[in-house]
Amino acid sequence: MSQKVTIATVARHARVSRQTVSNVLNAPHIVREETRQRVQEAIAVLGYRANQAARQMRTGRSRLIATRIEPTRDGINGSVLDRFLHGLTDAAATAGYRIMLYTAADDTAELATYDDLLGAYDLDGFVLTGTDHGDPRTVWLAEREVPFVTFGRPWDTPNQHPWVDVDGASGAAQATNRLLETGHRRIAFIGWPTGSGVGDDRRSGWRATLRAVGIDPAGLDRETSDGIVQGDQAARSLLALADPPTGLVCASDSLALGALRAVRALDRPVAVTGFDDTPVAEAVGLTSVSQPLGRAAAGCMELLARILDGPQADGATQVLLRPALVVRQSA
Amino acid sequence: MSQKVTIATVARHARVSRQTVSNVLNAPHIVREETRQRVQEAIAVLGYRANQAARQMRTGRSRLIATRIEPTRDGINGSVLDRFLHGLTDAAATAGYRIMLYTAADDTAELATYDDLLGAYDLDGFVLTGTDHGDPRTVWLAEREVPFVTFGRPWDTPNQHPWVDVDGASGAAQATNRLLETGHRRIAFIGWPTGSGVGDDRRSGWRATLRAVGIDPAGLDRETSDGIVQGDQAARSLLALADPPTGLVCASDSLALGALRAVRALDRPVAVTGFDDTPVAEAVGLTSVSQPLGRAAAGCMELLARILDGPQADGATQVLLRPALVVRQSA
DNA sequence: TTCGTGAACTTGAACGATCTAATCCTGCCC
DNA sequence: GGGCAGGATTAGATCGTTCAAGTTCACGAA
Repeated sequence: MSQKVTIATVARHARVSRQTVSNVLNAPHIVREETRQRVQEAIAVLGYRANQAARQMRTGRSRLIATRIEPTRDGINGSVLDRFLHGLTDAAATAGYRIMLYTAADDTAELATYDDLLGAYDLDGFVLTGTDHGDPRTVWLAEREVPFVTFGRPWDTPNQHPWVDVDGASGAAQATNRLLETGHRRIAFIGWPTGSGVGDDRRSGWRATLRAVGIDPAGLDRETSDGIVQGDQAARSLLALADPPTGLVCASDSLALGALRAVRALDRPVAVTGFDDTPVAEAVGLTSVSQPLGRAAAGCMELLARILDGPQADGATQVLLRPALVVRQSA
Repeated sequence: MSQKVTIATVARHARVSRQTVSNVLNAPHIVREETRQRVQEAIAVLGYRANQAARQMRTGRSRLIATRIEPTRDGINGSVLDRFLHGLTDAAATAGYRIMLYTAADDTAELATYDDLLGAYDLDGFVLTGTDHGDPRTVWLAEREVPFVTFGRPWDTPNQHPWVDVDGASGAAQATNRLLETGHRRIAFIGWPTGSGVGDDRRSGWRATLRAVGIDPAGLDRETSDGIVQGDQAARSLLALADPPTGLVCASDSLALGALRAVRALDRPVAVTGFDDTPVAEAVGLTSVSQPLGRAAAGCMELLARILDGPQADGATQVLLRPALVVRQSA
């Protein structure tokens, strides 16, 4: 079995000092071309790979980024974050970083975990998902000047940290417009209770789109917690109206799935759209708003890398992506 | 802002040497009780946390475990591995390890990634998922004596590495038995082409169960690649038989979903069961075999921790878990 | 008394990289 | 030919921890 290859091995082989090898890796421009090539060759021949632990101890940088993996609440919506995670891992690898996972039962536990991870592993930064009003995590991290990016806008805090988000209002507007274009005039919305940033954003897209074409959305709005059963009930209450809607825009695929169930009991056709384009939507033929999760992940990584790799703060630090409507049989 | 707390800070504060602090952490039994308490107190007061990088450099152990995150092939079946990942992260944290993610386009790229990860991060071990016949990864890792556990049995290689798996034959048998108990006699199977370890395992459970009660499964077996459309087609071909089946046992929820679609076009009732109990199954009311993914993940972590933490090789190094049938409307 | 023994603790070196500061060239100008 | 600027390279210290090899001390046996 081959001996461990260190920077000293490479240096001996290339007949230079350790520092020159280090320079070839970290500051190639200050090394003479000829020397650089000789060192590169030695690195290739010996299969040298810089030891992260040693580098980290000296520089204080670990090239490790942490992100939380959610404990599968709703199986349907959970897949959104999973797909985001896939993209993030890819993007991180490309940028020379690795993703480390953690879980946390609640916000307090999460803050304790931050402390743990930062102390023990010298993490370079965090990617947070699912921010909401008054998120304690962003405050905690900002106070300690820990680099982080959120996937999701800060909904009320004035402090402007870098974030990437998908325009939920635009998504809901696209869904509403689709229904308008296919002839619907009575279009209802089934969403979450007022107060959640993401939910309010989506609702506003539906409302604004209707108002823009002179339709009054009053009475066609339902607020309920997420879930298939809840979507079913909300849809039934809407369909039982004297002048029932012919189209239902839903804030999630779970709600939409419930709505579809309610609609199926009827003899008249009612169009339904969901949100997030989860596998379930594809499976049952539900028209849904698809989030560009790969691009969102790449965006998060890019913003974070910009903070970490360069002190220059140029370019936008807030990115709002536009989702796309995937049209299927349901609308 | 507080200064960085190192082992030396703690040592000064507790009026002992660095090494004694180190001993309190790593070998408490050789430190006098009184001293131990004084050091523990100093650790608590100062909020000291051992620096992993420094520890790793000296010991060569990183307390980091790598696992691959799949590039979302089928959105439906992909969720199985995601749920496993959630469990693994939890189990690892409990055992004092952290999970690091990587992706790989194909097997060759994955081996290169191993090299990378081991060289740069001194990973302690790997958890592999989705093993198949002649898996090059297990051979590569075994050759280099890298600790690893697979979630999935080695299907042909004679080398006995530690693994955890879910008994697919038992799952298919449970599904088949459920149909037998509810009065069905003609029960077909829709699965993947012969040759995949997992697929063959599930098929064998169906076949054995039928044979055990004296039913000949001949002609009621379909082999197709995974997918909703494929499941639909396979089901149609079965339902068009002269003596068609009244129950369909499927090797995945995707296939089952397709089968449900084919069945819906009929006027007679046909029972359908899926496999993996994905969110889609719950959403559409599909009876499905549920894998104990949390326990599987915990099992993997336990086996790996046993290899890493103790040289003693006691206890089973192969764990086969029994899945459970979740009965819903479809069967 | 002297020595050996073992428990409790301390000291210096080492892990593998990077940082700082010093040294060696090389060419150019006066 | 000497001095000097500046690029290329090197030597030694350092990050925070653990390992190996001490030292100190109390106690009991020879």
